[in-house]
Amino acid sequence: MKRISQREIANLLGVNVSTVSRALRGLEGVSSELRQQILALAKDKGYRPNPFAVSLRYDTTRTIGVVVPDISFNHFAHIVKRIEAEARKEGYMCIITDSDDKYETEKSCLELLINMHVEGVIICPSQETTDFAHIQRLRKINVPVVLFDRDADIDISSVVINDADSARQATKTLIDGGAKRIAFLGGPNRVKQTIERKHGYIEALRESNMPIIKELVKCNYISFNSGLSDTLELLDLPEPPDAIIATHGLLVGSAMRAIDSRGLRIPDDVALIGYMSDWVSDVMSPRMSFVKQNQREMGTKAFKLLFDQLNGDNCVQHVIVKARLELRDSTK
Amino acid sequence: MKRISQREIANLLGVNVSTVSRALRGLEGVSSELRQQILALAKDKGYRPNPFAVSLRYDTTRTIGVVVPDISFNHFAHIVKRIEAEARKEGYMCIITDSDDKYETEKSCLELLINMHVEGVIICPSQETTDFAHIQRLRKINVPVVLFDRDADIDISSVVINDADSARQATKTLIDGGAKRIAFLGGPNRVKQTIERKHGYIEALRESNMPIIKELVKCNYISFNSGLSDTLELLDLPEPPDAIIATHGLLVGSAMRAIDSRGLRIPDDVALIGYMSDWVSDVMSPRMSFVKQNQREMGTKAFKLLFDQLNGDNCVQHVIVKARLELRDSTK
DNA sequence: TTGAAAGCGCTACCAG
DNA sequence: CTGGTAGCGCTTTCAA
Repeated sequence: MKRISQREIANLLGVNVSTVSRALRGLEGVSSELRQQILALAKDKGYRPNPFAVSLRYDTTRTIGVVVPDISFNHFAHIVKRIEAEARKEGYMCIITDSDDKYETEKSCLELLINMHVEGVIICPSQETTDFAHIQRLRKINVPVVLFDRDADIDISSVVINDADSARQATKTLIDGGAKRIAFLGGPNRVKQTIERKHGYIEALRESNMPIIKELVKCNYISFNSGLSDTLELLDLPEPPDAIIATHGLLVGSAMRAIDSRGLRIPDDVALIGYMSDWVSDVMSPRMSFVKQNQREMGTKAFKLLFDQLNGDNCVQHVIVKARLELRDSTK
Repeated sequence: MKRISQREIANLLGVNVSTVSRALRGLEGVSSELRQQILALAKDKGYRPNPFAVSLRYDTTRTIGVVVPDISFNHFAHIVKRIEAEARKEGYMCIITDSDDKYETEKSCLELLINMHVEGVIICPSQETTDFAHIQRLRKINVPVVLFDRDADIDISSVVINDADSARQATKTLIDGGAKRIAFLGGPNRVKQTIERKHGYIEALRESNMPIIKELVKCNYISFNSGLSDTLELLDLPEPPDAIIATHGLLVGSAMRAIDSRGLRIPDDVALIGYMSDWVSDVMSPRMSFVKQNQREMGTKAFKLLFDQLNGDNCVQHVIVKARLELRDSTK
């Protein structure tokens, strides 16, 4: 029960491959009688074109690569789901790779994708990545690239949310709720996304003439555990914060857990707001106030930017998807 | 800046392609001097083998397909992440497709994967799927298949958890906590997984000589909304349940939300236990007692089963990954 | 309307 | 140790 090729069909019918090829693709130059025979036989034998032969011929693979820091993280999973759906709609398959948020793994993912001759790459750099040469190299060999979620200062199309402004708004909410000492729980300083969000936080403080207190700013590796210990450190300060903004879902969760473990209450003792998925907020108690990111749109836009490039539009575009505040019960 | 081929290298050096091929693959029969030259030039020009030429030659693609109901669902994302990592370790790339938990989409995903000539498929059928002919057809054309998470009564290798027994244990926990009227919130009855888990639930009731109350069993489409309305219906019964077992993360979340919205308390008014991810339980209040599924192991085993088949081991295996109870604060 | 042949990049086999 | 060549499945061009 092997797959059947055009040549085999041709032999079975005693005609030439090229005739079969024409018939199968609905081109001119085959008598409708013969065409029927060929089509019938092809269907009967379950003929499928061999995409590798086609790729070899045309140097086109109808395949794109996706590199994501952690597919098991809800935020990314939603974006990837969308990218995959949009790509499939246009007849592209996605090769999804997971960099585990590590620079070296990310490089090897790209390596593999290049070897697979993907036609383009959509990537969110790892939180370790500071050198983007491996990504820029793609452009040099004419592979279109789009960055998503985490931008970088390189000349490549990207889709991100309004990081600074959303953080500014979130911080402002805490201020409006009466917070006096607001802590910032973010990712590593090398990540532009962190810098932007911290910018927004500082901007909000400035606008309200509030001091920027260094010891209330924690920028470390993004993980549940580091979020936990950072928050505990904050709570153990002589003058602990009365509000926290956390820039990642994991950090929101760990902050909440830490606050809880100290017997403090949200939002009365410590208010909390952060960047996270809505369905998680839905099951938390209290329900978290959060920055709602439109992952569907990010995914759609990311693919669109790539698709444009695949179709020859080479201008670099930076798309910003507006995030909006969703206020629930963890802020006053 | 195009990719360079072996032929081009050969021409540049004035030697034959076959020599270049041998040198590049480290085979015997090339003077080390010439080999150095070839390797150096290849490196300099950034030579990459064209996988499509290789595939065409060997009829092997080093690619496997994955079909998942919903990648944005945490449980699946974790499994997929593991499958991808294991596959990459063995030099396989994954084409991940998302069926949206729909039968028709699932069929078209498989269609595309077959067209891509993936060497094998790892699939979790959609909750709509009752006819498995499209999956069995893969075996007929010699494409190895492995089912995961949701098994079916077909002769195909699979990895699932101990569905019945874990549900039995979870129900027993509720009984031990003093529950008298335990509701079962599950997926559609056509899904074997649901049947198994319901089996375990009923078994536990029987063992404790408790009646099986029909109106306390809700088996509908798995979604947050249907879980919400089902739970509300349960709570509105003349004799509402004092405990609920929910067989999916979404259902646990929606049950919790419903209980909360009626002003009832967990676990005092209604105890709750379910199948979910640990980090979500960590941020819920109260922290959920749950059936902990080892997604890492499921992913690893799923790939291993496929890998065995890819290497010619054709016997059908059914692997059961043991889930275990993790008791926290939503049960007594 | 149909057939023959070349070529995409690579490997394998047989010559020299 | 190196070169020549056929062929994987398909498309394309040219010839019949």
